[in-house]
Amino acid sequence: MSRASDRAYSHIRSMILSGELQPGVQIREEALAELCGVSRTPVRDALRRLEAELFIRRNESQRSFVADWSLDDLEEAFQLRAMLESHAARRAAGRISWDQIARLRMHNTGIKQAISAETPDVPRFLDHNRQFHMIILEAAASDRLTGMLAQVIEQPVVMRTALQYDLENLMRSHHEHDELLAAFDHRDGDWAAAVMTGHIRRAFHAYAEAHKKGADQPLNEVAA
Amino acid sequence: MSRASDRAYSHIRSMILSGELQPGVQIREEALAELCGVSRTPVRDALRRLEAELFIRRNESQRSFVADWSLDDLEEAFQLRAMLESHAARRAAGRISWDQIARLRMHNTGIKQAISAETPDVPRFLDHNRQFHMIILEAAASDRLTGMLAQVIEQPVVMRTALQYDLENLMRSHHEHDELLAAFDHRDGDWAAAVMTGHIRRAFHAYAEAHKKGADQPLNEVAA
DNA sequence: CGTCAGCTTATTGTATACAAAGTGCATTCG
DNA sequence: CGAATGCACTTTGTATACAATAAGCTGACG
Repeated sequence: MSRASDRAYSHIRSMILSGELQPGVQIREEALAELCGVSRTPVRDALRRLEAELFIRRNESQRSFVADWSLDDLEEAFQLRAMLESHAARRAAGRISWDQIARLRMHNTGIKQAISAETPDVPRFLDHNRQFHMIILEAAASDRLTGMLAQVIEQPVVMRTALQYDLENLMRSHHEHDELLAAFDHRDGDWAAAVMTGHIRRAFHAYAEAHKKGADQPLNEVAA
Repeated sequence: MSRASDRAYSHIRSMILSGELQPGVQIREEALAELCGVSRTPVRDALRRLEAELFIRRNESQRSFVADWSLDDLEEAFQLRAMLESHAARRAAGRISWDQIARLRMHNTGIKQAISAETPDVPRFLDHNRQFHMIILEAAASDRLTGMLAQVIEQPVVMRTALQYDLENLMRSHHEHDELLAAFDHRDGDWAAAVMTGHIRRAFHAYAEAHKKGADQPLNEVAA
């Protein structure tokens, strides 16, 4: 991560995720180069990567814009994610090691602690949650699958979904993870896939609900 | 397609697809630059794109290699393709226009003619087949889906699958397309998705069968 | 007034030179 | 003789200058 193009990549990416670069705004290579303290060359490199990951869109004359996702886009992304991630769970069930199961259990315990406090520790929840899903992906052992999921998971608004969970949803999420663990214990791919499908779909509806409530405000505000 | 990086992209891509660049061999930017008659800058651009599309892989020290797909990789790719393309068929069923259906019908007629001749016209079959699937993707109207499918469809060996079909398989493929058309006519997403799943899975088994027979020869030879 | 042509400016694309990092070989030391 | 280390060479990364192209603006003409 010390190469200039890597620094540019994470810098730009975090600017998009934080909302510092608003959806729809045009991006100029030179401006970013100055912001990142590098030349245009590594910035171009970073932009190509971000474009492949759908963080950035380019119009017909090659100008770049921060991707702007409609609610329809998001629903489609969640559908794909449910499909891909349940597939990952099925694969994982047949390959996961006891060590990986132990790590899953550990992170789900972390999640429980994070939401058991008087005021839920959402960042901690998010971190454990991310690790949990990552381990499943690791157990699924498919680079292609990993890459595709990155495209539908790491979108700005999607990443903030958990922030909009109320406590009940956080609890449900925790219990669904428990059920996934049970499915893995039994090496039952169908079960794991089914639980995962429901897990993702509930996440979408939780998001859509929160979105409806705060529809008049910009998403960033809602998320924060 | 007149920009140097675009020319480099299609040049390198076709060299990989044709087998001119064998799977596993290392790729040097400067060598490609000379081959394409451009400087390293657009070649680097092209390589990043090809890497995102999984035609090229890079090791930990940033050197590039033509992607080498194991049979396991291929089975995984077919699984993903079945999943994604049946999803596309379901979406398409709810959105497809009569004009698109007419075009589908036309291409399937073309397929019939291609395989009805004394010796099947495989290239023609392939072309109509590609167009057929493309129209469905177009009707599904999801950029994300289109991009993901490109990752699993356009792999060198996968593209050659049809070449290994015997006449019976070509016929079956034609009839499955007919069934898809019927599903679209009735705007029945579940039906379309189910047919598509079978369509792709049969393609995989046809491939695996052919692969088993000629397992001692390099894949390119078998395909040709 | 509107619109269209031509120019000016903003932005991206390409080439090239140089810097940095990795690889492999040869030499040396245990 | 084997392993480790340093050096030469190969390959990729970055900066910068310049070229090409698209966007916006201004002014003239209908």
